[in-house]
Amino acid sequence: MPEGPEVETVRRTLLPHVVGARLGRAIVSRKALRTPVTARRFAPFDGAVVIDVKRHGKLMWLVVDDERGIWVRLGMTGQLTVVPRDAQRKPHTHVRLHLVHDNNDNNELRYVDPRRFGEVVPFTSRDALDEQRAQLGPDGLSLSDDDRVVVATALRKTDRAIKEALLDQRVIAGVGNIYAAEACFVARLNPERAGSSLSTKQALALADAAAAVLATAVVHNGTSFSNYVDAMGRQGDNYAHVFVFQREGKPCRVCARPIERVVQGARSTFWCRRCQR
DNA sequence: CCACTCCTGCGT
DNA sequence: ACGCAGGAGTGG
Repeated sequence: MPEGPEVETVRRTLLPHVVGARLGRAIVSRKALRTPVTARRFAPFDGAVVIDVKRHGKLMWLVVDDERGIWVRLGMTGQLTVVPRDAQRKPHTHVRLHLVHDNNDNNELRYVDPRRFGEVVPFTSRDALDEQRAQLGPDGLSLSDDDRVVVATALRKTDRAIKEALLDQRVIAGVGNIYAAEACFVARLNPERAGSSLSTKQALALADAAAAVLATAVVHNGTSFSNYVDAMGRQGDNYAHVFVFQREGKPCRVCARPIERVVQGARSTFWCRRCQR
């Protein structure tokens, strides 16, 4: 489900409920996530206080101290929500973590993931987290002036189609299938163009377009078309604002020509033949 | 590079 | 029954 904006929305909505909370017992009902998880691995966190929630691309982590925390990747269908402890469990609830606040000990953090492409990973060394982050390029939701040049340079260095290059988390972290297509539209570039065919100016424009579509999506609390929800279980409304994603046959919002669908790397890309060159 | 894999659910 | 799905890794 979730790309950078959805993960960021989960992070923000999670923050007030977990920062300052003490973690209690972990209950793991299904260990076969992308990385197998056991209740035993949560043992070092029993009684620990969460001090922050951070994010880089689609990777999010609860911070306990300089060395320890719990990272979460939502995969395609992961949901991380805070619910009353006595709330009915949805199907595919794999991990539950008790949250003990000074004045409210009735909530728990739940990880739900039907397809189990995601993971919840307790870590006890900063190196383990840094190793994960080392696989990621600059975070698309916090691109500095230097970062946008780094992204543009990476785009120009590959012969792959620009839309596929945008999906590569080493190029820019947090862009997924929705926003890769949206970024190509905003930059007015044909998604099948080779990265190496872009001028420096076009590559920078594409990096900026990616940053812009991600930022706009955060304003709308993410894109929900099937099962993405924030930490409170609420859907996002960015789906109403997309230019091309899943709009095959519908009129381009700029020129009214029907949006087309092509398959790139076994994934759908939506685009406007007139607006994008 | 590409095809294929993990897994479940939904719409046609 | 089949194709498709917002992610990401592997092996050829």
